[in-house]
Amino acid sequence: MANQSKKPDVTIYDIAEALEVSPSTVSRSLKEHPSISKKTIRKVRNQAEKMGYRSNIFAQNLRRQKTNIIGVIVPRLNSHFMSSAISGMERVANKNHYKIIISQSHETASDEAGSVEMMLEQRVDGLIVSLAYNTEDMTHFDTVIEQGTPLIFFDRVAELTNSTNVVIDNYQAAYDSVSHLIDQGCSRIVHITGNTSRNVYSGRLNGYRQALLDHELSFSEDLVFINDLQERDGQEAAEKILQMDPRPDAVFVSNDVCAVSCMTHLQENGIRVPRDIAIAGFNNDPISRFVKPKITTVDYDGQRVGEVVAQNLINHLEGDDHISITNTIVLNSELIIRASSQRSKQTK
Amino acid sequence: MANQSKKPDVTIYDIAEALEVSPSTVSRSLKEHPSISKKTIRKVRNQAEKMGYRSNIFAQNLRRQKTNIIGVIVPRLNSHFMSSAISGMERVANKNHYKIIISQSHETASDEAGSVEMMLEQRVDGLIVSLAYNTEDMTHFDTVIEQGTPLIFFDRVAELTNSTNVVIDNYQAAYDSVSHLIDQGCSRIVHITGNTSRNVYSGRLNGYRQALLDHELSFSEDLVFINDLQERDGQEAAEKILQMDPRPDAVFVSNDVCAVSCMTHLQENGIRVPRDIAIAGFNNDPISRFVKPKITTVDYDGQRVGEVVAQNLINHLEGDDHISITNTIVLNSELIIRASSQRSKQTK
DNA sequence: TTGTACGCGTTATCAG
DNA sequence: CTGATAACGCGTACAA
Repeated sequence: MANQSKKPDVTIYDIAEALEVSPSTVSRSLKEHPSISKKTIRKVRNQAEKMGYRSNIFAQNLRRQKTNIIGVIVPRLNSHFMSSAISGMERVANKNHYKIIISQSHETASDEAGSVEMMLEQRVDGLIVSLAYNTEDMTHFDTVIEQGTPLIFFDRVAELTNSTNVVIDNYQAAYDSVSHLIDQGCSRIVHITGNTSRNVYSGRLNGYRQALLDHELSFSEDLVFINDLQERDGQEAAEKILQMDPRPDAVFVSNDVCAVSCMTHLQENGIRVPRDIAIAGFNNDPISRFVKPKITTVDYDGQRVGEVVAQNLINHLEGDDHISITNTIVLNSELIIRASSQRSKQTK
Repeated sequence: MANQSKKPDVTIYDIAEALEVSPSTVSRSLKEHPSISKKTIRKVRNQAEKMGYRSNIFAQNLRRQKTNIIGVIVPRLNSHFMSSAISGMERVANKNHYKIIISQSHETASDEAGSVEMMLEQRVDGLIVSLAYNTEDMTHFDTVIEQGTPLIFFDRVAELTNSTNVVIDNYQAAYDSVSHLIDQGCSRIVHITGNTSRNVYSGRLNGYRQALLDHELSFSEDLVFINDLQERDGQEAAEKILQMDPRPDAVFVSNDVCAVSCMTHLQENGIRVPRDIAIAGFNNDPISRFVKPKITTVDYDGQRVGEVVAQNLINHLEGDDHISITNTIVLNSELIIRASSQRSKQTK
């Protein structure tokens, strides 16, 4: 039946009554307050156990003005990077007795604003955010800041005062990838990436451009494809590439799913990888290791990012450190060279 | 600085004072109670807006004995199936003004028990669980049931009274897969699967066995590999297969990641797929489409499972239906035949 | 239509 | 070492 009623909860008053002591004594015993005798503590705990007592967390929250809940807002959950990041956060949070409450912005600014509002209503102790694809206006974070709720961005970050960013050096990672491709003899390199309002994509685009310039190759807008980096976008990009003349000899893609999809489609049309076109992706998604050839990528460890973000926020909340909340933390990322980009040197 | 203080929150008392009305009037106005004049309602809402009022959710929870929070406990977050399932739950929950709080059991029974305890402390309105790999003892769910908190399992379910299960027909799915392999001329079929204490794996094992028997092939324990279905397990299984004599001519694996890893390793050792060995996986993970050959699999749509689970729980919570909580919901799954198992018929 | 007063379960303060 | 009491912010019976 739908309307089975919940059992009424046991409170500290019930325990107090059963033991003929005061509620305060019970409260203190339960948290091992130093000024309570071991004997009383034991007695109370036993009774609590016996009666199936469970502390009421709202009442606690109400009194302490703290929830031990961390809010997490991400564009979408089901990418390898994001689910790993969340896994990392959950791990650290759990270890520190924090809970995690999750919301997706579905890559849209309006849902993101709604999620922020919801998180504030939940009175989360802190907020972790990775921005939606098209968020331009950042005013929905104003209340968070004004209100004094610590705010940390990761991956797709905002440049706000009073918030911390956790990122990798996207510029350098892209620079290294593209330089590697050039080293392999590639000179006409397509770059597939996302909305350049997002730091991650603008950073990579800049790295791409600078690597070209530093190697005396010219930069052309025509070789830069901006899309959503989804599976279908990789296919469409492949179509475009097949029709280009002269044909590019390398593709540097901002994520592995799109890179793999693009590569597969090229191969289905007779292109040999890496001989005709070399491929490099981004993220070190497991998928990059299972395709043939395996694709060169940038190791961007979501689990670790998540752990660092969560630990940082918690340190801040616990006042364990004196690090300002206005800060940027840059994690390492590493170029992983695999077969998709390795070929015998050619004369240019 | 770490100790920047949060702004004190605006309460209904503050609004009441500013407007010179009583707190109850404010409370009622805010929720459009019918017995309040439109004028007052407008006045109050404006003032609330102006003062940046935000209802205190603990106080509400404390009064209403309800949190609008759904607890979700899963073995791990970072598999495609799980993150999709959670994405689906989040979507439905959000639409119905529920929040989702997530915890991982990391595939161990003890963490699972801890998570359950944590969820009860949070006073979640309902609990969604997919069991850890090795959970045998189910007593940590007793309190949940006694307490009257609705409990729904999905994928890896428990056979408890007073809880709902959302599953697919694992037996039938496996039966169909294996029958297909047999149709393709395979007769010596290895099955790689997980702990058969879990319904999903025992169901698939039974389907595998029955398909063999129904096609007059013998069942042998030697062809069944039980492991954790991770990437490395696929490799190890491949090693074993390479050393078997006579060599199997097909492998039916209980998940795609393991299937792909096994196939790749076989290929690296000169086995041709599907000619020498046919492969079938499970889940329709994106990875199954990107490898070569693409692998035959069972479409098991995590997003949809998540949506159904969450919707069901919410219906129950809202009393919108009269469906008993003791129930099993079986969703469709579909065999997807791809190149990894398709070969010209051979004489047996 | 609005106001009063109390309780939800805890914890902190102050007194003994 | 222990007890009484007052909040925390909101909702709701009951009164007016």
